[in-house]
Amino acid sequence: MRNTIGETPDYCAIETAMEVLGGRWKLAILKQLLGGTQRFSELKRGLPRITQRMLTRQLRELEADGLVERTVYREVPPRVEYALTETGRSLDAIAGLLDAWGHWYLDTHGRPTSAAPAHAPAPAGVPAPAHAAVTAAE
Amino acid sequence: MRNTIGETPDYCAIETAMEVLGGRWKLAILKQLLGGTQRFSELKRGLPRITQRMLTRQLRELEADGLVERTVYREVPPRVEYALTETGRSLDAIAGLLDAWGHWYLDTHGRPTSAAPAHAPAPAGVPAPAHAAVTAAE
DNA sequence: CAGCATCCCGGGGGATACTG
DNA sequence: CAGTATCCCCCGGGATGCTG
Repeated sequence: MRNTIGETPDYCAIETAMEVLGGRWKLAILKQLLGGTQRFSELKRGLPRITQRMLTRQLRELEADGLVERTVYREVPPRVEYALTETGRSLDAIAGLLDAWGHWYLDTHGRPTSAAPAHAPAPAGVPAPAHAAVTAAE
Repeated sequence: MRNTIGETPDYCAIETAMEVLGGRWKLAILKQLLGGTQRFSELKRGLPRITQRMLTRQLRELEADGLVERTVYREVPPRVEYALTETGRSLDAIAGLLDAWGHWYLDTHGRPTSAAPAHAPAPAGVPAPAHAAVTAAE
């Protein structure tokens, strides 16, 4: 299709970037693959908290968006290798920066307050900041 | 807390970054604010496709995560200004890169195929690519 | 080994209407 | 002007189980 409508100039290409890179795992997978071609199980090992299903799905989307290339070796024990395409590799710098930023953020701010990790059940005792502290001014 | 458990080192800080920056609008808003302090309506104008609700919510989350500062001027016509914090400004480079990348991606690949924009209901007639084109190899 | 299939859930995200 | 308040829908994401 590629924008049949003619309008919707997207205003801000960041939205497009987020469409491609959105989701919790895309960039993490990308970063993994920056280390070189890897097969499914290697990726899985590198991202212990992702489920197979999610890994598969995200990989497929990344493939559809032209960021990774999937190569199937039809052997007796099936082997599938994933590699970054040129497009995928073009995210090298960005992934590095985001990773560094994430580290730094964790250091200086701790875990983000807004998005509760859901599966990190909150140690019971942290009373939730209640962001009500409005910065009033005149 | 800062990781009381000792384990769960997050493996990849990118996940953290995505928790903070995830969501369709966060970075777009950030980028808007990189232009300087703006009030609600200005932001809204700069991001025509976002709804008030979303703008409010995302701004609140960004505030909670320490990326933007919200200043309320209690005047007769209420005025609220949003500005980036230091932390928010630290994303300058990343936002720029992502924006540039988004532009480039749109140019070279067109709209991302994976994430259907949901509210662009697919013109009915496009039979879904069926990504079956597996890159086989021996 | 590398995956689909299935079931399930929460919340992200949108539209619209109302308010201080 | 700058929000809340509702309602609603979809899909990201997880768990588990089965197969070529």
